[in-house]
Amino acid sequence: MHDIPSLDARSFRELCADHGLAATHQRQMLYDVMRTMPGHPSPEEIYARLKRRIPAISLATVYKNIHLFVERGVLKEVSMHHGSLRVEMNGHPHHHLVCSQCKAITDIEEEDFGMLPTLQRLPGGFEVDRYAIDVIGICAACQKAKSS
Amino acid sequence: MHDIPSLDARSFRELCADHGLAATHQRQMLYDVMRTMPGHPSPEEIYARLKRRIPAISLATVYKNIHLFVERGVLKEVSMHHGSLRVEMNGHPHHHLVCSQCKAITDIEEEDFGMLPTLQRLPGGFEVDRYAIDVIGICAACQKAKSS
DNA sequence: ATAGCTGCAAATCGTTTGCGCCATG
DNA sequence: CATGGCGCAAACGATTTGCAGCTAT
Repeated sequence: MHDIPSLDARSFRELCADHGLAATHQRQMLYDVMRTMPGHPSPEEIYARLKRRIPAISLATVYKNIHLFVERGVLKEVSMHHGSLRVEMNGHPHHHLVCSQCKAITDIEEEDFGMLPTLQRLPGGFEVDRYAIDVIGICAACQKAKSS
Repeated sequence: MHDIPSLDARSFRELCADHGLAATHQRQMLYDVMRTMPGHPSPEEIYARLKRRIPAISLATVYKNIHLFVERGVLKEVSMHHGSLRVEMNGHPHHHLVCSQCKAITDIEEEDFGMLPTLQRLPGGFEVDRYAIDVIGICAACQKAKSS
């Protein structure tokens, strides 16, 4: 129930220990597959690749472990906006405050930023339309809830 | 098949005309409900509220019209990250380039920004953890595809 | 030993689609 | 009166859950 080293098994074992996770074969392979896939693959894409190493693996295991890794701080989500469709009517330039606990979104006017980002170098041929800034943190309500 | 003014019917009619849309009762009520709901409600939440005004309305109509409004530029989506779950391992501080056409995500290192945003005022009690900047535009590949 | 993990299949959630009828331009 | 919009129900894709057996600590 082990072989295909390819990633330092010792350090993976430590990583799991540090985060209170059992160092299972499927977790190591999942981690390794994610480490070596370029870009930001979807769970399905990760699953497809992983299946080549562990044919019996289940998609549910992939989801469960990705979430576990996120909860334990091994990975982070690319975006806080992954649930359902949200739109806005607010016409003037603004950005968002996002609560990482309850996912609530609040608008912040662009004037409330003292400074706006400016990109120096960017990958050839990308034509910038606009910037969207998410200020991520914990909202007042969730802090209150936590300290109870 | 009309009454409950509550929003200036005349200006809604113009809005629709400007965007090449038929000014239907359900569209006006949808628009009005979205205008008057605080925050960034989900389609389901909008539907629930709308149902109080038009009991026979269907959720499919809500979705169809929200998409139509977005396509025609009446509304915009809060985030480009609405598909499936994406995570990252990239440990050092970075942000994202997002193609609004093909939705591809590319990392940009934080050093590639000449200037980072700084928030002056923020709603009481929000504890900031980090900033996530999305640079939205059209990637090289999609531009090439467009000009073909 | 035992708490935690796995694979499977079924369930669920958010969203989309096909279609016959109806309202708007 | 012709198009486009509506409501309905079925279809779908992504994700979650319950459970019985297996595994890491």
